[in-house]
Amino acid sequence: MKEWYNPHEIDEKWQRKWSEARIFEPEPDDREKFFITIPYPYLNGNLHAGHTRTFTIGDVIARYKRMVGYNVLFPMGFHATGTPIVGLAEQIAKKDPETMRVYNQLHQIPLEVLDTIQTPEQIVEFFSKEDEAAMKIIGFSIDWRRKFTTTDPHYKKMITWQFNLLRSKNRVVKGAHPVRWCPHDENPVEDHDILKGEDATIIDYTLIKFRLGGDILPCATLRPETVFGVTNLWVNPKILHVKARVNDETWIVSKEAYDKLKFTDKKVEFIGEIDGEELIGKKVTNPITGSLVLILPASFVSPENGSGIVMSVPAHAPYDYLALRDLKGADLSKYAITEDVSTIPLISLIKVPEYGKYPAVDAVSELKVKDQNDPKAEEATKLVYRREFHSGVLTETTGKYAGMAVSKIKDVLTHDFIEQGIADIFYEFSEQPVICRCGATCVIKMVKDQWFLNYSDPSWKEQVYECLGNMQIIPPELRVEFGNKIDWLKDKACARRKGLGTRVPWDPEWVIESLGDSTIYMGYYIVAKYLDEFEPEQLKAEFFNYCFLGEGTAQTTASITGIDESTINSIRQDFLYWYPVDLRSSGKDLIPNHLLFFLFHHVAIFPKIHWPRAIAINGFVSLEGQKMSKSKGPILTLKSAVKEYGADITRLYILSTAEHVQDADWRSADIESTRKQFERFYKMAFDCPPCDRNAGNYELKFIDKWMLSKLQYRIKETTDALNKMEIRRAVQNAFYHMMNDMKWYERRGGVAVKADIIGVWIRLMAPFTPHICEEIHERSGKDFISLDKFPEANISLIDRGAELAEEITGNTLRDIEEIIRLIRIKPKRVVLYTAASWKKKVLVKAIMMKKDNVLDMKTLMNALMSDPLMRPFAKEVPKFAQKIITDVQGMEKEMMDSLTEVDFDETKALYEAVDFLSCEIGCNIEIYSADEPGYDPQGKSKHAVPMRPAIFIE
RNA sequence: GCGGGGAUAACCAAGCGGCCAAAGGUGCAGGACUUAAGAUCCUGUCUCGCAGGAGUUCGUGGGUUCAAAUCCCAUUCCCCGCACCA
Repeated sequence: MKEWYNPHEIDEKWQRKWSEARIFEPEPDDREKFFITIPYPYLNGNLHAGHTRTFTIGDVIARYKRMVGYNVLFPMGFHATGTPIVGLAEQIAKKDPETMRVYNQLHQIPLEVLDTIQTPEQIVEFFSKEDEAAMKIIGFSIDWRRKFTTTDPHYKKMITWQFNLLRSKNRVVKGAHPVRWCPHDENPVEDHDILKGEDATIIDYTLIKFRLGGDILPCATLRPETVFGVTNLWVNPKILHVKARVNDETWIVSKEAYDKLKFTDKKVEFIGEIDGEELIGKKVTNPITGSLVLILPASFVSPENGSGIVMSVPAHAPYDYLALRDLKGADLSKYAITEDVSTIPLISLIKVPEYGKYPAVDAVSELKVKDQNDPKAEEATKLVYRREFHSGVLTETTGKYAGMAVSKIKDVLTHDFIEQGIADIFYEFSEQPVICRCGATCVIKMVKDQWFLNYSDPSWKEQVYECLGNMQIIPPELRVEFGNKIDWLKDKACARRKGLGTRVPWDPEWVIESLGDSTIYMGYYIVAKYLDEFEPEQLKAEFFNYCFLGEGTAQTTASITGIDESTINSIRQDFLYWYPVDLRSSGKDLIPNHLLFFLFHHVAIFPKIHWPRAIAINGFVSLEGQKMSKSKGPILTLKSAVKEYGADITRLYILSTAEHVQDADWRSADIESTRKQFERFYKMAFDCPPCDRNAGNYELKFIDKWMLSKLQYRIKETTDALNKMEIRRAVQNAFYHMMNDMKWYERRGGVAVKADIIGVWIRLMAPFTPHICEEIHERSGKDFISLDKFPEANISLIDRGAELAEEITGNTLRDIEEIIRLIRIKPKRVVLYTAASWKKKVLVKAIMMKKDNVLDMKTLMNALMSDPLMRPFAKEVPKFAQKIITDVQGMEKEMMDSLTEVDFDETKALYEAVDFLSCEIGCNIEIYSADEPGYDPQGKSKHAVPMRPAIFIE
């Protein structure tokens, strides 16, 4: 160990030693195992501060578990499947200026190196090396024998097996799904392809098929239940409509709607045009209720929205009510309408507490909406919708659906209506228009014959809920979020046309989508160690069936695959030992996708004993308050951080700045101060080599006992925090609080137990900053600290008397200083008076009563005054007792215990600290008990209370 | 809109019924050390106070309680996700 801290030298030395000694390459043994995984990084760039946080948290847990006696497996792989790497290769190959800038400046890759990575394969190769190197220089305790990349042929064999298996379990089905589509490019558009309308989502309307003779007038609605309250339809007389053949029906819709229909999975054929005017006055049949309703004119009907034909539900839709009211007295004779439309009766179908029978009417009068063109009409609509959705219940008007909550009805009705052939689904953007980069307006297209994972299957979800119920979620607040997301998850397309990956085994034109192929790979880490013992082709289904699921026997598997039977046996044994995953630790962005799929696939494939046990989540990292961006900057790479500060400081800092899901902010001013603190730690250890003597063997002062006692608390807190994965709290205790304790100890002149403390302290710190701890530990001549035992709190070293002594010393010092500051004199003489012994009795009595829950003034006084020894102080007792009662009411339990259970002599404690105090204050200090005050010219001694001596200064 | 998280002193960030004027850090100010700078150490940092005290604070407005930063209700604002993309 050198006098000055040189992180790089130390880092490199210990990383080399760990690697040479292969201490992080575990094999099954008789210890309990702990299998921790972190989602492998995607290989389209260098690891950055965000990875640094997530991965370091994982490494701390791995190291901690190892030190408390587990056999820890912490493996790592690389993710390469999907489209981004292919896209990146194209950009680099054509030297796209923006890409070159980002990768050269932000990812810090020299231009000449960029020249050598122009194909996806080269990129994968390059970044997997870079990432591995980065994880090594920061000292992660990873078993590198098990690394792999998701494009490896062996890995693909596992994916093939997985998907065949899922298909055989009916978890992969064929279907169609709507995508944002550019008609010009004839391609689906992704977020970054969109010029305008990025926030638009795809909304599914229910299309209700009203009948007009042999034709169909479809009305799009988000509230299919309102079909029970339809009084008429609305058509805008000014817009052009189209009659078209849709599958085997004839539909009439707006021209715009017709254009959209052409992109759906329906067969659409143009028949002719129809003016809106022509439709008005006709009567259509409500397909659900069978009633005949009139088509009326309305200006608010937009051809852009839905089908361009609107069903009118005036009882619940303000627009409909207003439009109907606006027609009052209007001359509709040109549409051959003779009846008085204002007498059309409203039909109520939802009961909601906030409103009467006709919520739309109430809302319109509440907001004083003038007519259908009044902007407040929109507001009224939203209000009614929100209230009805949340607290509305269907009435008898809806027949068998009566009594159901509005919020639950949509899917039920849509499903029922479609089954009856009277409804359909129509997709629409939530915002319009959506414009592609090429300038064309996007539409929604149904992609047909797509392969789906049917995550929406209730029986599948049921199993996932069960799995979640038995898992630990860290932090626990997020459990509800997981539940919500499981509920929300729909079927997911799992095959793509483009990108790297494994082909769909039964339909090789498709590539398995990259989130689906990274769901159960944790099991593959176990196989990955054996890769040089067989060829990819040998990894037949039987291999995985046996090794992962225990189906068949090693012998048959060996004969089918041609792999050595002993190898197969080892893999199966390894699997049984290591699986399941004990902890998966990840950033919060992966909750609604990867982590969810991780659970779904596990429950689908593995028996319950191999379902995951815990998931931990952490937040993001920003830089100086700015959000990091891989593609725009700012970005801080792991490599550059370690280069600047060394592994340990980088680790300590990234861990200490935020807890759990909180986002961390990387600030250079703060990490600089971490560096200083850390150098202080190094120096402290350098000046006083660690040792492990038995602390009880020699005479200890209060301050030594205090330090030992404090250490036990720090150990306890650190351990507790680590068990809950509250890493920040763990670091606070293991490092910062320990540092402050040590500073106080040194200031108080403590030396006796310093070396012992450091010996323990470095073990407490080893999971966080392993390199420096190894370096310090080396002086004790023992083996790796990484394999040493994590400290355990020794209850017998907790010394409440010593703590009280330090507390009174600290309090007294602070009080003296405050008085000096206030009266602004240079003290020549300070006299302390500890509280009279009768006061201590009052306090103890009060605490006892508090513990028995009988503390009040009257009972306390009775008890006190029955004691003859109290009599002499009868005059002072009541006032003091009053004060003590308030103090005791707010006292924490530990303090009460200490004060009543510990035989503590204040005067003795102060005597032991007297040199320290007089040195701090700069004058002589005398100590008396208020029982025999000695020198007390101002009668201060009577102010003394327990734990708070009276002070006289002159 | 839906769902999740959040709002604490100059800043970051703990606390989540009594120990709270509120941990820790940063910044700032003063002091010690030093020829000086740096580093280090100490002290202070809501307001008032020439004896260790008092007063007003934890987004905003109500409420529960002997007691609220902490619990309940309402409200405002901020961040994230809402998919076929890793």
